[in-house]
Amino acid sequence: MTIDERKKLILESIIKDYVETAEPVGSRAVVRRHSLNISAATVRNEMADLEEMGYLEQPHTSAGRIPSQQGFRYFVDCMMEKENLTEEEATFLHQLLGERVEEWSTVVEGVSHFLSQITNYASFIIVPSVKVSQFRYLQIVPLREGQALVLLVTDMGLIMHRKIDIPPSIKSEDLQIIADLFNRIFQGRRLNELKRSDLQNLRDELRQRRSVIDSALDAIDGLLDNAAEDKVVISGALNILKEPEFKDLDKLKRILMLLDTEGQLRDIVPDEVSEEVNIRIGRENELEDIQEMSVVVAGYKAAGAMGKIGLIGPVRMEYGKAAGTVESVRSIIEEILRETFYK
Amino acid sequence: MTIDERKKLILESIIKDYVETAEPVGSRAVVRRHSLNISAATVRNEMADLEEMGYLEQPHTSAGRIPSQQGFRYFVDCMMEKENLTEEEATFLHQLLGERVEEWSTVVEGVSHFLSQITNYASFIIVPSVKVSQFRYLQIVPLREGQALVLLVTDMGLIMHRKIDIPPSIKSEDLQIIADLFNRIFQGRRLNELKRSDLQNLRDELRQRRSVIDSALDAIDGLLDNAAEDKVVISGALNILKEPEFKDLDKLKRILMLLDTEGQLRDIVPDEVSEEVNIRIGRENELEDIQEMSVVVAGYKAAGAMGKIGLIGPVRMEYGKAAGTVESVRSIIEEILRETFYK
DNA sequence: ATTAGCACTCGATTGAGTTGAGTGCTAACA
DNA sequence: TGTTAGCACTCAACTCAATCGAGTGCTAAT
Repeated sequence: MTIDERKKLILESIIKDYVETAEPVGSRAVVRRHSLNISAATVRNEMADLEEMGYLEQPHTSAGRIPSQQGFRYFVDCMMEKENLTEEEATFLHQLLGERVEEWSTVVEGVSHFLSQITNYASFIIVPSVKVSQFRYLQIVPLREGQALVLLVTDMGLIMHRKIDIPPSIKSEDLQIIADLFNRIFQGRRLNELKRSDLQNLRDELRQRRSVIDSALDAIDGLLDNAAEDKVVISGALNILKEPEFKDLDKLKRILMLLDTEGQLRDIVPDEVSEEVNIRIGRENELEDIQEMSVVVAGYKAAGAMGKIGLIGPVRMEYGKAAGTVESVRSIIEEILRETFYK
Repeated sequence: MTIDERKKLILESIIKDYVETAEPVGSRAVVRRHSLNISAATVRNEMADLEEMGYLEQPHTSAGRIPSQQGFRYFVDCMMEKENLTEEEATFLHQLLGERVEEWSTVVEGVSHFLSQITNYASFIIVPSVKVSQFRYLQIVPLREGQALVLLVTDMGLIMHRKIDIPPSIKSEDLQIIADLFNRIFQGRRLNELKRSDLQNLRDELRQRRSVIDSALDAIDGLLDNAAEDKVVISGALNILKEPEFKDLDKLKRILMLLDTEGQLRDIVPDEVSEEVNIRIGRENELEDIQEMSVVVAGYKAAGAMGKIGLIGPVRMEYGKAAGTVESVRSIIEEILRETFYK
């Protein structure tokens, strides 16, 4: 059996209504709400066909139909129209991002918050570990007697710092010399490829400053350890409280707990994503606990690695809005990253 | 009517059972579970008295009794024994805090997380705005052609930084001179009392560097704006999902939303707190929406201002454990702050 | 191929009946 | 006078049957 235009129209109507109301849709409702020129009985026949084909299902014999996950998949593949951000929304996001790009961590939170606000779904953003970015510049700043600050700047302009103890005998010029040494050797290298051994042979000529060099290396190690994992931010997890399908407290609890834990989110989001918006509907997800949820995700390029942003909502999701929003936000993020950091 | 020893014992039994089970407690249960040498009938008489005095209430005639909020208040005032952290827990927290005290923001999150884990209630920590701490030290570090980094260090050792643009003509020594100027003038002043005018008269002698001075001042303003509000961190808000009294989805929703919003939390927590553990039971709270919750809070001294830590849970709370834990954590935080920053 | 008509299905709602934990009161007792 | 056994009473919670109605599937007419 093939899916002709009329079937398509009916399927679309049902999906639209169901997304809006979360109630099974009956044949009369389809005719009435979308003022088709066919009778309810005809629609019933078509609906029976669509059910047989697997695009619809019936909660029970005397109820209307709801779209199956396969139905949503068909909708996403063949009928969905992406709804991008409006002009105002895009402008707003631009401003939000432009404001304080230096503080990348707050920007990230801002973006995630924005996404969940706009869509009313839970949103996430994953920022690749700083370890994949490059060493650009190191500086050691004297703080007070016996203390200095190691400043590490990456190619993306991210600044990390850590205090170290230094012998009181060390002078400001010594620190400069050591910093220059680091800069010469590590310039342009990936942070996760910095090796202590590269500094091994040189240290002899700087014997009396060895302890400072060691401290600085320790500090770098500490900083990288600290930022070893991809950073995960989740916003608006409580949005799922609004969805009528989760009136079951136990189910709700499980999902909320899942979304509350950064680590779990890493399992939810596909490992490999392209820049294309990718949609996983219900059981297409691997993790058992979210097989009643859909995940919309896109990758953004950041310093050679791939970050991810996306949404998590019920299978009964406004896919057009969700996909369009994620796509818009992704392209704005990339734009800002390009403008700000690679110039 | 006065509350004699036996009444006290009965009230305590009922509170204990009710805290554990969340079910109304009957007269038989009191006798059985606490093996008292009196009959259920006697207990019933005493319970009737306690109800008349306002310490107990009945959900309906044929149910057992539950402690009223006044009952809990009496318990907290006259019978509660604080359960402090165990040796192991305290050691663990010490280690957690000792590890990376430099990153005060992650420490804060760690503490909050710890509190909610240990107690199974929602926990919060409020860190006073950095504005009340003192200017200790400023440094301007050249980054690359036309860019520098303003580093601001507070008396608590907190380090803030922001990038500024500088004219290419400015040399490293110039930056040092400007930084020295800032240090001389602002040394020991409170950050929120730094005034641009203090630099006004001096600027003439540094005319060609005026733009850098202005940029640096802007950077400081930006940093302070950024950290203008007290920082609020909440952990374990989802713990209330476990409490049987919140099986009503609507109520649940309202409370979760409340706890999800930093701003709202500022309204929940009392404005003025002492270092003493303070307990607000149900309707003792001002905010309407949490009059079925209790708040346990203590203040900790940090750089002349008062930070706050505490717990939010149902009125049916393990007050002894909650108060003891908060008290222990507070004293450990203060200890660490003293050791690390004021030395 | 489409449609009107009608019997049928089944979740949701309503209401009556039953159960059982727990109370209050009374009278007997130490 | 305080304590206790006994008993009638209360009321939420549960069960079960009756009813309702939205929506279907099928059949026969167009």
